Amino acid sequence: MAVDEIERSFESAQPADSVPQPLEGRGTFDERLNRILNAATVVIARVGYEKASMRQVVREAGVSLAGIYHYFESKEKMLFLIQFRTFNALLNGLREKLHDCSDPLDQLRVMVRNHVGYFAANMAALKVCSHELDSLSGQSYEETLAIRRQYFELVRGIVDRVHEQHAPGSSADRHVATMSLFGTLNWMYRWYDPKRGRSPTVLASQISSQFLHGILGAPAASETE
Amino acid sequence: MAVDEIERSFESAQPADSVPQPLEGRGTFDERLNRILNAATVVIARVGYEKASMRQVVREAGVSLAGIYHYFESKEKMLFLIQFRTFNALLNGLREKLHDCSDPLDQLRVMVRNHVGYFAANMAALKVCSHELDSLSGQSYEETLAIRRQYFELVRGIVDRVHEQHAPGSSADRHVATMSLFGTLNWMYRWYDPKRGRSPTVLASQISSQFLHGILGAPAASETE
DNA sequence: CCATCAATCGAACGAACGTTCGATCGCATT
DNA sequence: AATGCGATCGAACGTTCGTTCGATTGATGG
Repeated sequence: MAVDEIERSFESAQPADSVPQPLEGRGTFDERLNRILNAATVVIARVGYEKASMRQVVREAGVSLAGIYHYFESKEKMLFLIQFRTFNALLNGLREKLHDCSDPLDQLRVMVRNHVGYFAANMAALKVCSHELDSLSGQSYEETLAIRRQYFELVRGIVDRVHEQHAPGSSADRHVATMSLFGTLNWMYRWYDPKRGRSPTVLASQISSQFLHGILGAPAASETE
Repeated sequence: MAVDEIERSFESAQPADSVPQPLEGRGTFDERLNRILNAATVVIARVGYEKASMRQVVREAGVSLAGIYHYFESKEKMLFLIQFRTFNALLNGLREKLHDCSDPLDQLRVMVRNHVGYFAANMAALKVCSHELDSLSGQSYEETLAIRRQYFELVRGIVDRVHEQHAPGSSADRHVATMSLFGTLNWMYRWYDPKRGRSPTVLASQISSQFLHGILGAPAASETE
């Protein structure tokens, strides 16, 4: 048993004909798993993955040190579950919202708003996803890398279409622009506090505006110095 | 003894009237210290500060485990020396280059070029400075924070003057713009390899151009949505 | 009423870590 | 030749870590 818990995130492991009321101590298996993962996310976001000890996590989660190993087989799988779920939620949320708009400019605004909004709602989880990108190894690393690549290609495609349809002769470099955008978004956890300052919606529109002017405002001629 | 080695970075600790030829095994004290710090920088950049063990560092540096403690008193002071020297070099290099130009636009281009150029020349050190910002504590943390703040205020001032002198009515947010710029620069270590791809000078001009268009291209009226 | 099984826990294990201790080596001054 | 000292090292110490073991609990199904 390893990774298959992810797919049954919204259904208990008990047979379907049994009574669905809570049978165990506090909630279903998945509810308790979520509670543990949330506690782990907070601890890892606070002190970093390597420095975060399983003893800190179980103290925050309210379970015993040995008891936590009934929910995942190792500390690394715990981090994998956190990153896998967060990246998937971010990616799937963006895909849904992109169905409603086809203009590349709108798509880019939707992408930034989705990212900033998800950050504001799950700060610890997104910090763990931004800061612990190299903390996994082997199969777990490859699996999160695959999702990250999907997210990247999706955004990269939007940037490309913005460039082609709205500034076909611009001298702006689309790869540098995309990487700058990811830098801006992944660096947010260092300074942005949604509770103190502008709202996520306002920040998202500011970032979108500056980014779009950055690639659309570039002159077509060779003015590079 | 703790931090005073920093100030004598270009002068040996031996009295000035003694013969300046190498007396110890390999070079002067400061040369050997630099060699050890460079090895530590490479190891920390590769696996992260917490996961980097002193045994890995001494293997890379070619000294014994106990012998390294004659150059600093702890692992944390070792990281402090790396970050302190790197931040200082980055900040002092920028201050020097800013003496030659007074136009805010040129100043911003100089700042980006200085940062990208220093990154290309010292990738491991700048990665450690970007990724291990919270790995120090106490006095060491406060001391590096003070330099980081000076660097930030210097850049923030340039952005402010760009805004005031070249786009006085722009709706762009200067704080968000500054943070986006730092995000772009501090995220470079995740994707930019100067040996494969554009040169540091080209990348710097691309980043500068997109950033300046981003804040100068914003309309004066309230077009925020 | 008994057998089963998932869930939980206290206790412990082996490994790896940062750091220290005591000794040794080699140069520089007396 | 003797002395002092900075530099270096092998070996060890004490701590913390992730993980495992064995036992207990409590609800479930026959």
